[in-house]
Amino acid sequence: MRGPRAEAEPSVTGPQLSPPVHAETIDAALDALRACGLRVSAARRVVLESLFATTEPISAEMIAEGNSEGIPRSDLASVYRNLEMLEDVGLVRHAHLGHGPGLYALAREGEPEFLVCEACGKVRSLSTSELARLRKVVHGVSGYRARFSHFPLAGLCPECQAESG
Amino acid sequence: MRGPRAEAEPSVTGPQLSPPVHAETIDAALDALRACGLRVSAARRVVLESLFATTEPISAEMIAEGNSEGIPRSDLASVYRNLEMLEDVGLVRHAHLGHGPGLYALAREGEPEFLVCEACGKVRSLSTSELARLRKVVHGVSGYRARFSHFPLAGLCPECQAESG
DNA sequence: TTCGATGCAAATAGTTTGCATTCTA
DNA sequence: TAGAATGCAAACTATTTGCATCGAA
Repeated sequence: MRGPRAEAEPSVTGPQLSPPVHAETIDAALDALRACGLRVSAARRVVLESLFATTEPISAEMIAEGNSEGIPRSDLASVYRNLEMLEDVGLVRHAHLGHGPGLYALAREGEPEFLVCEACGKVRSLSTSELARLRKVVHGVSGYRARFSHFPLAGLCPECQAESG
Repeated sequence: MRGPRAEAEPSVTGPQLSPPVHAETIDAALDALRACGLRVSAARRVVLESLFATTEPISAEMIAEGNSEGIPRSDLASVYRNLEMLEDVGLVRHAHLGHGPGLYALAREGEPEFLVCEACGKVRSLSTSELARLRKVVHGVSGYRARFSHFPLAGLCPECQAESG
């Protein structure tokens, strides 16, 4: 019987050990890719366009579908490959905010970290000061540097607490 | 474009709204099932035996495989069905401690809640006092009642912090 | 002109569902 | 003996991989 499967994730999802690459614009992101010796292709541009076009984390499938505002559909396997590569570089990150596909977003300075309600599914992001306080206590209690960006901080939101008595 | 998929999970994984049913022994668990109007079958006994036989959360597949100490193999689909039912009743819970299958465990009084390192994958459980402090701060900061049993509290453990500088 | 990236197809992992059969209550 | 639960097969979702072709540098 194998032990429980909480295996170390590849650098893809783990904390960025090399200085993270962030970008404010698509062109800056593409430049960052070139700087890493990676090529700029139409498919990569499209993935970045989708990510820059939304403020919410989106799934690989949503990216592959394209949208009516001019972002063309693309191949799902390539989308996954490109998301992985972008995550390796540090431009993108993903989170698991519930059951369902992983959700991807641009990695920005002060990346949002999530608080999700397990009853109603509502997701909100933690403010910098909330985060700072939580991280401090987690560190004090356990020595860990907490991160709520890949796995959210989960619990019962105030409304659902009220409902469940 | 659908919104992000952080949908409310079914009662299965959400916090138990009706008083949770816990059991110290397999027979007590089976009695609890009968008390809920559910039937006791060989397949259900086997799922419970596997769960009672380990202290670590295990996957549905591990249960279905059986083991050399007399727990017979069983049908994976039935294992999933029974785990879901046991979770509905409150006897069992599951967690996502990394990429990979969900891991199931008996729901006990003061159920373990998890702290996982995203770099090395190590999982440890939080002590009652650690939990109490964390929950209090989370509640103060956000109003949420935190739970680290379904999604673990994730971060960088002290050793990996040292390594990554 | 080379090798990295693409797009299609097929494989894989985890989980769920349909349905005829079996067995508990 | 009614209907709940099983076991097998097939479907499904999320993701990965193989490979011939294409295109950026």
